[in-house]
Amino acid sequence: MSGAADSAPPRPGAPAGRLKKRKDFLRVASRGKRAARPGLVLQAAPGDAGTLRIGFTVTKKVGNAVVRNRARRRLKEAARLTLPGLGAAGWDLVLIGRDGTGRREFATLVADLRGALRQAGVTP
RNA sequence: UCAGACGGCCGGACGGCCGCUGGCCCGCGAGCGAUCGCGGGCUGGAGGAAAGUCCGGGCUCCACGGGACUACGGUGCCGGUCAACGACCGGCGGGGGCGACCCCAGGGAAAGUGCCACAGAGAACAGACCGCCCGUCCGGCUUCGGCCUGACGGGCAAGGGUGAAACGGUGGGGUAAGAGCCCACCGCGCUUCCGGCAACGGCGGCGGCACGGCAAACCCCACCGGGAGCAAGGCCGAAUAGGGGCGGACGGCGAGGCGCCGAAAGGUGUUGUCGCAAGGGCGGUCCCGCCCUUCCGCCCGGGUUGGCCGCGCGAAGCCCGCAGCGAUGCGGGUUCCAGAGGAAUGGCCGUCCGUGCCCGCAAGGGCACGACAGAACCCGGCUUACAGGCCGUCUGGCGCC
RNA sequence: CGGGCAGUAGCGCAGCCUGGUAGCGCAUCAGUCUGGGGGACUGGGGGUCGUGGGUUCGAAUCCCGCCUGCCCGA
Repeated sequence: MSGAADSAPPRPGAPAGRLKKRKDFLRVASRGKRAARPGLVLQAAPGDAGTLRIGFTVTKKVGNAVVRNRARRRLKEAARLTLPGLGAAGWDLVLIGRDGTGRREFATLVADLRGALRQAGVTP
């Protein structure tokens, strides 16, 4: 699983991979810190040193497939615009979509993410 | 112009910046190499329902030699279309609407079984409560013709009443009162002839009410149906294995092999090589057929992180022409049009479009919102959801010429 | 991807197969017993039968479409 990361030097601060396995999500949920905002819920746990991995969860309660896709894509975009340069390497993050994720003003959603990262101790 | 019916179509448009993903190309690096990594450029990138998964196919694997019976499921007027269908088209029959049109699981009730509550006298080869009529008798009245109440005997089913449904309906004749008892029309059944490929329809004749309804009750008849599903299935790589051990029982018959005896016929021992038998399997049963297996007991022993193919040139889309009422078919031209895998198609901004609200006398401005909904192997249908809009044909009403 | 079950009163369930009356328990309301509570007894109220159609004279029940929830198998 780490073969690609070895031969591909990532951009500084950019996510190096996605969390894909159920057990990764369970580990972050059980051992990590939580920070909730109206637009999202963040779970963060220390992972492999030097790499930042991120996963997304949007459950069926949020809505149908269109609504869930939209929430996940907006979270991806917010993470893409926010995380580089924050020095979050070494963390595994899980972003969970909520009812407000799809409708919330995008700038506010980004602010939610920054605040959640601070609360969870990922960034100072 | 208003109301309505049907058919077809669109389902936000254009642009900028930053991203994601498939393909192609270029550069750099690694490697003997296939190739891999990074960077850059060009280009493709959700739907009419992608949805629900209700049918039908393609494709893939499994089973399969044939037949009979049975079970289960589905379909059900006729003809056509289609690769196929439970879909579609055109008819027929029935029902609804002033109409354009719409709706219908629409075979069989004289094969059998069953059900028809309540009400009602009677509910399936029925029945007489009120009633109508005739006769006899008792009583009363009498303008002596008769009338009335009641009882008994008999005839009737027209009228009232019950019901979803009352054993044909309406009218006339007829009669003591009645009755298909007779007649006309309607309905029903049978039928000659005619039209139609057919479902069926029409004219006529006969019968003379004899066959009530429910099969989306069981059922009968006809036709159709092998099972599973892309997590199908295949390849590569990794790993473990596809077994091992111990003990016991015997191998039911025949053939063959091998050993021994014998000149030979043969005998004898051994052996799971072959056949039969036995056991098991081939949805259920049966027949033939095929396949598998020495048997029993105990003990020990696994693995599944990944990559690639399948995976998009197809019953394909678009534009014409011809045939057909139409579904559709045929011919010509043209286009290549998503391929992810915790799963790409996004974020932000501007102009326009539409809708709503607010400010304003107005010009205009501001704010918010953008229907239903996201490909997961593919295709043909069905069903369901859906803001707003466009085009065409037709019907009814009103007004005008 | 494939298969199955359920939806009936505030809650938990019958009734459906074999069509005509929706019933049981708890809860709730009123009354009686008690000084009051608890409890017991008596009586009462309450249901678009998930939804939209169809078949039938008549549908919770039979048939079809849809919605919601749950459970299996791969």
